[in-house]
Amino acid sequence: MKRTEIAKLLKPIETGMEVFIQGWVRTKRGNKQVAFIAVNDGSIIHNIQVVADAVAFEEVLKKVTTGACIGVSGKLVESLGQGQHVEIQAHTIEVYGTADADTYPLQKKGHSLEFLREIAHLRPRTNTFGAVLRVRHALAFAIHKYFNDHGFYYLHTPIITGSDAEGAGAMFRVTTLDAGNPPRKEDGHVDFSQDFFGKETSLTVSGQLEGELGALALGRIYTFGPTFRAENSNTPRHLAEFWMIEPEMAFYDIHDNMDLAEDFLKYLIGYALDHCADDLAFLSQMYDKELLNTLEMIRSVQFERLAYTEAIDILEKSGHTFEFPVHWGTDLQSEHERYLVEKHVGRPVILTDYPRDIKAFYMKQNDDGKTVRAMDVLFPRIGEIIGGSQREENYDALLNRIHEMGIPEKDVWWYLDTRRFGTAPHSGFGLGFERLVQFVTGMTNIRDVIPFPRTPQNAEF
RNA sequence: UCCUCCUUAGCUCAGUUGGUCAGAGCAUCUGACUGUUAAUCAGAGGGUCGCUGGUUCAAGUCCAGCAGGGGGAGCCA
Repeated sequence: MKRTEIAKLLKPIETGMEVFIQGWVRTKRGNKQVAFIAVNDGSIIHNIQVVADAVAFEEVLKKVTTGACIGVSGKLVESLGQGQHVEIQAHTIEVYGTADADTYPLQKKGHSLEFLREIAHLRPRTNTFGAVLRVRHALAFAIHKYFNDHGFYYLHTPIITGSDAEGAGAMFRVTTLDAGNPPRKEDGHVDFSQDFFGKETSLTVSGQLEGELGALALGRIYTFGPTFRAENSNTPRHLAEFWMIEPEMAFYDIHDNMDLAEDFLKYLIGYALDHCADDLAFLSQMYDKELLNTLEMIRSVQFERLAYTEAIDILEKSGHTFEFPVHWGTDLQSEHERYLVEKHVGRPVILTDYPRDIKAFYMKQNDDGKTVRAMDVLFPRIGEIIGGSQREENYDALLNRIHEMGIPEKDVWWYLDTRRFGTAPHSGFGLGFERLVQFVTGMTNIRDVIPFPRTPQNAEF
């Protein structure tokens, strides 16, 4: 008999037919006459209740413990008890895999997220991680759907890069050289010309520069892939390996860029609300009672757009005492962003036109000679969720900036070529995927929204 | 990397000014209960109180170092 997913059985359907389910036991309870087994197969957060005659199934029921994997055939009937509409009256129960109750780490109640991180190989079997991983999937799918529906092409930018001009922090080296005894040049430095690629290579910290190459040919592209930062960051918002979405659009100015970012985020949040209602309801109930309201608010409200200079003005006049004082020319601290978003505006904020000295070399320079056409989207609770800009398309202006910032021209000759040959105004932004999943699920630690988190001193599993 | 807090049974935690302080709930095992809802009720087993060293007549409790973890900051996505 063919397996039916539990999600299908829990939808309003007719009863009375024979069904077959396979899944993992969450709890078993009952008495000498009857046993109730809650089974979950990952297709939905809810369990289905299997009712078994305790006498007839006496032997097999001994092996049906929390965590065991079983297959059950039986009749789908309306439930006699409260708490569920339907249940399965078991005709056969097969145990595929037992789970010794003395050693199986997951129990019926009370596990901290910290403990579950230590057993990341088993935590997908919990309600919380089942919900988070289903939402994560839905968001990933929605990202591809949004871009596909809007005429963007999915561009695969390299994961191994020979460019260290991306300027986004420390990188992981990629090498096949013998770490204990690498070949050396006469001056004592490691001779990377003998390495696999004949030069120093690293894992990518951003696909943006390559993304621009795609946009200046295909019009609109996006990347969605793994990204690596070797920073020693120990926070609930950073991972050494994470996933990033980077759209890049020819003929978009900064306003088009902001319109896209706002519409994109609203679509993704709306998609999760529309497709993950059960999971979000569970997460809302368990972790953040305001979660659904917050998501609905973001979906419907218009984002506030402010220039950096205006934001500084607001902060200076706020009368609020900050740990770090604000003044024009410095980057905003977390506390400043939170004040703007949560206290002053009360909804998402897009900040634009930052001082050029605190932003990357590729950003379009404004005529005032002081600012660039950057745009950061700030969300409540998590701060910056998107960072982007209109790109500098003028060859001379870009080259000048590269010189000013001491970037070796030979490393970016190919990037500069796009401005030498058929340059075009264009824009783009980056969205940290896990930050998005964090926001949508209400998880406060980023390590709980990726199946196998990589952080300093931790690459288990 | 800096600041700060935490580490007691398989899990979640309580242990008041150092002196019956080795505890509770859940889990496990045994028994009871004709449909339960993280079932309930009764009983039992289970801990070198993170590790190392120190102070003291006496340390889970105080001090130091180390390890692991949480939160905040920086870096950023």
